[in-house]
Amino acid sequence: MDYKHYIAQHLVCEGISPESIEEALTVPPDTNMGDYALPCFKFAKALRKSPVLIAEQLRDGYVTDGVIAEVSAVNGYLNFKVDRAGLARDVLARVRSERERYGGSHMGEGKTICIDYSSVNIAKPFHIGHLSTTVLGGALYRIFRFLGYHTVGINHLGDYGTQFGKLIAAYKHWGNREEAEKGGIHAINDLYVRFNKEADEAMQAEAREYFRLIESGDKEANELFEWFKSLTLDYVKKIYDKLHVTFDSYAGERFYTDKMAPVIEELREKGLLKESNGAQIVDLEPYGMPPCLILRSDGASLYATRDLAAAIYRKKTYDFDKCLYVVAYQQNLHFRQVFKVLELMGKEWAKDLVHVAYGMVSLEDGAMSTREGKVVWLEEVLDRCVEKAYSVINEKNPSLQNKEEIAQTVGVGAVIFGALYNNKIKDIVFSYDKALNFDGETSVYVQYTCARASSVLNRARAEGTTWDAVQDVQPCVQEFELLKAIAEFPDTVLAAAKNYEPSYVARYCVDTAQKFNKFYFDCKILQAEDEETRAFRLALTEATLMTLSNALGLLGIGVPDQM
RNA sequence: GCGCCUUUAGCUCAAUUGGAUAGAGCGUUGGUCUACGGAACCAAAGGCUAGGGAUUCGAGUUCCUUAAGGCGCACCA
Repeated sequence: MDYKHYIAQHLVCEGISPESIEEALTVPPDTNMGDYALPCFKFAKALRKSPVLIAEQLRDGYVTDGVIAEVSAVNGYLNFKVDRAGLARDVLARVRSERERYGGSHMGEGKTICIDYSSVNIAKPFHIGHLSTTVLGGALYRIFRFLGYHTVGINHLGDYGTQFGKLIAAYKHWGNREEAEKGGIHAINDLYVRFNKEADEAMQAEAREYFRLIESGDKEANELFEWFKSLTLDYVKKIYDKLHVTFDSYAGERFYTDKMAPVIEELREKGLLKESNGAQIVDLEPYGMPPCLILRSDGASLYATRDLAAAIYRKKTYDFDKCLYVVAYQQNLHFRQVFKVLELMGKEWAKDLVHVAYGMVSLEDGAMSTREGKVVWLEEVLDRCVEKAYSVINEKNPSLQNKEEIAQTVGVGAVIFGALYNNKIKDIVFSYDKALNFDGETSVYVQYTCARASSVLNRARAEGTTWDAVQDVQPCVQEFELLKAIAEFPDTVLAAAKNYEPSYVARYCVDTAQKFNKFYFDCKILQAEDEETRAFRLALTEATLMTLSNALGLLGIGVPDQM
């Protein structure tokens, strides 16, 4: 039941359209006031009446029914109370029939959305700074898919640049196959760090030459590069599996090597390309931005050149309705420039490109620095959180089966949830103290709530109880609050998608879990007063579990039925 | 210097996008329930929403301005 829509359709008011009423409907700050409210102030001018009078007249004209039970006018607000039994019937039936699909929709059917996220660099291990893009992108991927969109996850690999020449030079000097295979990506990264520390001019020249060899298709250089690449992908895929993140394409920067020339040609034809200090640029001064560099003075392409080619390729290949770039806000200007250049090229779809910018991660003693060894590796964070989860389980629930598996779900979930709980634009100062704290507003709290709910349901099932049909039950306050929260879930998912903000879903989880815990504390479920109430509460418990499990699932977090 | 972002309780953050008395968690203090899982629940204390102006019936939210912090400003990605 869409109450806002229902109210708008049933409220007769001359001179004001149902659409603008639906638009204006809000939720009062306090449940005692009502469940929905229409502030009448903005209609005062058009109707030439005081808001107070408008509200009173609308109240008098509204006929209550089995959906809206009560209407009142208070200081220019028109407040509506829904019929609680009706809400209960409606919500429980809907969750019961939609189950794993509850909260989703078909609004995106036939539409494609590309999401560029995580985008690992070859030969660089994952550190805590890579977590945001990975879990944000993964959550958006699932949220849009839940809304019926065809989603394309793109890992725009950082596999192009002079650093790979350096890496090969370093490997040739100091590395060998055996050590690299044993030490994996960290061993390779060490070589790169060492190069940056120790390389002299001769080695720098060598590095440039190796980069040229990669570009010109030299067999040995490319074999080495491909080997580094496969080591990197093997390594990151393990992390992606843990985080429940998947990709449909690994087309990285190198993929666009042969796709830039036509773009440059098109820029030239359209008269957008200008020479400046020997480089080829697109002048963006009229738009208040520095020029966008297309070709260096030595003729080499740049980051922006490849992003232009990539955007055009993606439009041609996927015909997206939206293409998201989940990249930190450091690159605000870069994306504004690239999007503007595409617009100037006459790509009307440039408006569908969205930079989903998020805040930066630093450590308590300042910015991360690989060279100074001030780095927090993501694997280590995951491992330590899983260990912590394991030890808590051992303490609280030592007889539990498959403790390792549950510790994995709980520990990894806490890492993901921590990265998604706040608005994405906020900077994050990482600390192990916070990461390892499972108290309060965390996924662990939500998972614990689910485990409680599962436990009740399992007991009821063991007794052979069923709770199919929901009768006319008047919910108490706790039940009603919980029902409203469950009913809100589809809107929450929509808002999260619209604002590219998975934190809405994470907040929703905690909020709903709190409401369940209040209900659980105050209302006996298995020992309810009568059979009808018992069935109703079981159905409510089941609906809560289903909803929370769908919500956590969107974030990539699992729900154990015991912990 | 210019541009963008951030600033809300001691700390970390919310606030349905302009609506009614600004809410959570952590921490502090005090309580609850013969436990359907205490990894729970309740309460108290804590606020001139960084400062100042403006718009509006109404501003944490919009605009201007000041301050503090972050990020970015041509051949890295």
